[in-house]
Amino acid sequence: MIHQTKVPDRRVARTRKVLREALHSLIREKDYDAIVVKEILDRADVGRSAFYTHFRDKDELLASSIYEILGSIPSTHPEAGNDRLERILWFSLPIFEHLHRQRQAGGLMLGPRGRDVLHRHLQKVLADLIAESIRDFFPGRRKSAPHVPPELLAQHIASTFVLVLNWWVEGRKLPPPKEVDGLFRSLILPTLAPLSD
Amino acid sequence: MIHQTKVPDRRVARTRKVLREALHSLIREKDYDAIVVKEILDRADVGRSAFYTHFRDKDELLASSIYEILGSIPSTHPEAGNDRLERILWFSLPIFEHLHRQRQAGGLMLGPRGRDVLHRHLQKVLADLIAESIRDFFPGRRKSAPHVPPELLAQHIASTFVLVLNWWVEGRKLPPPKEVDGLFRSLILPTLAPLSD
Amino acid sequence: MIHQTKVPDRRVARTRKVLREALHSLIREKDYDAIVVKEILDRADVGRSAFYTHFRDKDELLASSIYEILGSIPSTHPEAGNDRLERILWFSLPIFEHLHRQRQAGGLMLGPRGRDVLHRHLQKVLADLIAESIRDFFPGRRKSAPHVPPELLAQHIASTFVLVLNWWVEGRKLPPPKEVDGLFRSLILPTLAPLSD
Amino acid sequence: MIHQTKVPDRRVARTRKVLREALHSLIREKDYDAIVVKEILDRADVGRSAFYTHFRDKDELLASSIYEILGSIPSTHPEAGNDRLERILWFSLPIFEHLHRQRQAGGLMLGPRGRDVLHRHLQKVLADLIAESIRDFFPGRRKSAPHVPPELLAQHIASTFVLVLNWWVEGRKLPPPKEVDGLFRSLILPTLAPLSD
DNA sequence: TCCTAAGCGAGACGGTACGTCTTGTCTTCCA
DNA sequence: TGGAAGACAAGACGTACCGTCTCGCTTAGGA
Repeated sequence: MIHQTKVPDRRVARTRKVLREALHSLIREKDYDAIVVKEILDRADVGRSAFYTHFRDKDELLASSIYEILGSIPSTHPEAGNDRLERILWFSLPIFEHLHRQRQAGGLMLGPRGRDVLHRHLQKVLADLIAESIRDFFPGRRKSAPHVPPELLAQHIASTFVLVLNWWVEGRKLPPPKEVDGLFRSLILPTLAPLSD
Repeated sequence: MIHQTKVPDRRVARTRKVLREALHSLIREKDYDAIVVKEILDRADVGRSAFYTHFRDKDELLASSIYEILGSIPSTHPEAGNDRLERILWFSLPIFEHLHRQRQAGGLMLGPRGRDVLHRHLQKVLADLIAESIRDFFPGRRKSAPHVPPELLAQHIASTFVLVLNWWVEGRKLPPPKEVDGLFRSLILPTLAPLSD
Repeated sequence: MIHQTKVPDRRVARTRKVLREALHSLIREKDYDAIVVKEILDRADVGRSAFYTHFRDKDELLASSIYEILGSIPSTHPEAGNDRLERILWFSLPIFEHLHRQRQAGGLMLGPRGRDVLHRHLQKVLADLIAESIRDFFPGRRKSAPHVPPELLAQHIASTFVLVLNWWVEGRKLPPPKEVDGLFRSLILPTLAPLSD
Repeated sequence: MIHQTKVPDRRVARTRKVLREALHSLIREKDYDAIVVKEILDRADVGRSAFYTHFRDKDELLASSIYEILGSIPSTHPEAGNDRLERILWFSLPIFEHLHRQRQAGGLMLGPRGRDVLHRHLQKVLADLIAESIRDFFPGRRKSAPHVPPELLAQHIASTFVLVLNWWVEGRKLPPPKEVDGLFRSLILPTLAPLSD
C-alpha cells in the first residue's frame, strides 16, 4: 500500500496562488513598501487568517514568488560548456533572457523597493550557488597564495551580476540580453581570469 | 548693531546631540530597522515633537550621523599618486584604516541592518565620486567600443568596495587594513586594467 | 404500522454527550466565558462541523446541560402540601438537596461566570413556573388593591431563591440544605404572608 | 510652594467625555454587547489608541459612566428620617426619581445587555452600602438567633431593588416613581419588619 | 451481505474584532 | 514666544475566534 502522508487541500494551492498574483498586480501599481496586507487580501479576495496561515508576512509572500521565478528558469547549466569558468557563470544569460521575455510580456515590474528585496534574495541565493561551484571546480585554489577567499569571490560575482541586472532593469532603454551579459562578463572575467590557468 | 539672524537656543544643539547619541547607542544593541522612534526618544529623554522638529525621520537622523562620520575621514586624495587608476581608487585604504582605528577604539558597531543602511549611502556617495573621477581622468573612453558605461563601471567599483568592506567588518578575524585593501584591488584592478592603456 | 420519522444514528447521541462532558470538565477549570469552542472540540475529540451540527453555539450547549440537570430533580411538587404557599415554593428544598448531593459527589462546580449563566436561566425558568402557580392558586388576587403585579412577585421569589442559592454555593462553609431553605423562607415568606389570608 | 503633581491636559477630559457620550448614544440604539469598539471610535471621532490609552476596554468605559451617573444622584440620605429602616432604604425613591427625570429628558436608554451590566454594578454597590448601614444601625442583630446573615440580607435588599428597577424600566408603561417605590417597599418591608422591633 | 446516505474529523476559509504599535501632527504648557 | 512634552488620529499589524464550508473516510441500518 502506498502511503500518502498528506493529501494537500486543493484550496491551499489556490489561496497561495491568488495571494501571489494579487501581490504581483499591486507591485505593478505602487511601491512595494507602500503595499499593505489588507490591499492584498482585498485584491485576492482572501481572508486575513488565510493569509497568515500561509505566510508570516508580506515579505515572505514576495520571497515565495522568487522561488517560483527562479524555478522557471531553464536549468541548462549542467553541461553548459567545457570551460570551467562557464560552469560557474552559466546562470547569467538564461536569467537575463528570462527577464527579457517576461518583461516583454508585460510582467512583474517591481518598484525600487520590491526590486531591492527580490535582488537581495537573488544575490544571496546566487552567492551560495557560485561558492559551491567554485569549491567543486577549483578545489585546490583554497589555500593558494594570499588569495581572495572563495566565499568573498562568490559574493563578488553575485554582487556584480545583480548590479548589472539592476542597472539593466532600472534603465530606460533595454539593451538585448546578450549585450548585457557581455557587460557582466567584461566586468567579472578579468578578475576571474587567473582561475583559468 | 550686529544682527544675529538666529539665536540658536542652546537646547537645540543639545537635543540633536542626545538624539544622535541615543541612536548610536541603540544601533550597537539591535538591528537598525528594529529601532523605533519611541525608543530613541526614551533613551534621549526627549519629547516626540523635539525629534520631528529636527529630523524628518529616523533615516535622516542616521544620515546626519553619516556625514559626521565620513567627514572625519582624512581627505588625502588630491595628489595621491601619478597613476590615473590610483586617482580613482584613492579612497580605499584611508577608509579601511579609518574604520580600523575606530573599531579598535570600540566605536560604532552597527548590527547587520544599520551597516546596510550606512553602506548603501556610502556606496551611492562613492559611486558618484568615482563616476566623476572617471569622467575627469578618462574623458575619451566614453564612446570607445561597445564598452562598459562609466556609470556602471563606477557603481561596480563602489559596489565591490562596499562588498569587501562589509565582508571585512562582518568577519570574526580582522586582517589589517593593508591586506583588505589588497583584496579589494585584486578584485577590481583586473577589470580596470584596460583603462590604463 | 408505526412510523418512525427518523432513526437517529447512535453516534449523534454520543457526540452530544462528549461535547456536554467536555464543557463540564472545562467549566470546572476556568471561567465559562474564557472557554473557547476550540477547547471544547479538542477535549471532546470532536470536529468543528460536528459541534455546529448540534449546537448553534457554546451557550446552547450549556443550555442543553441545564435541562439535563433540572430534569434530574425529583418532581415531587404536585401534592406537596395542602398549603397554597407550599404549592408555590415546593421547588426550593428539592433543588437545594439536589445540589448538595451533587456537590458532595464532586460534581459540576462552575466558576462565577458559568454559575451566572446557569442561574440566569434557572431564574427565568423558575419565574415562569412560579407565575403560573400564582395564577393557578390565587386567581382573584390579580386586580386586588394597588398590589404587586403577580409577574413581578414571581420574579421576586425566583430572584430571591437564586440569590440565596448563589450565596450558598459561593460561600466557604456549606450549611445543610434544610437550613438554607430556612433562610430562603425567612426572606420570602413575610412578603408572601398576605397571600395566605 | 504648592506642588502640582500633574497638569492634566484639557484634551484628556474631552476625549474621555466624547467617548462616554458616544457609548451612551450607541447604547440607545442597539444592544450593548453588539457594540464594537470601532463604532464608538467613529462616533466619538477618536483614534483607536486614544481609546485604549484611557480605558482597558468597552466595559471599563461603561463602568466609568456608572460613577458619573451615581454621582449625580442627590445624596439626601443622611437625615432622611428617624426610622432606622428608612435610614437603610433612603436610596430607593431618589434613584427612581432620578431615573424618571432622566428618562423623561430622553436620556440613556440601555438595551437589555447594557442595563444588565449597569444593574449588576449598581446591585453590588448598593449591597455594600446597605450592608454597612445594617452594621451601623443594627449592630446587635449580628449574632441573634439562627438568623439571616446581614450580608445576605443586604444582598437581598439590593437584589430586590434592582429587580423592581429593572421591571420598571423594562415595562411599557411607566408608573410614577412614588408608586414603584411603593412596590419595592411592599416586597421588602415585610421581610425587614422584624428588625424594627 | 452489500449499498448508500449520514455522521464525522479535519481543517481551510472569509470575516471580523481585538488590543498593540508606530508614525507624524497638533495642542498645550512652560521657561 | 519659541521649544519641548506628550496627547492624538490614523490605520496597519498579527492574533484570536467564530460559524460555514468542503473534503474524504467511516459506518450504521435498510434493501
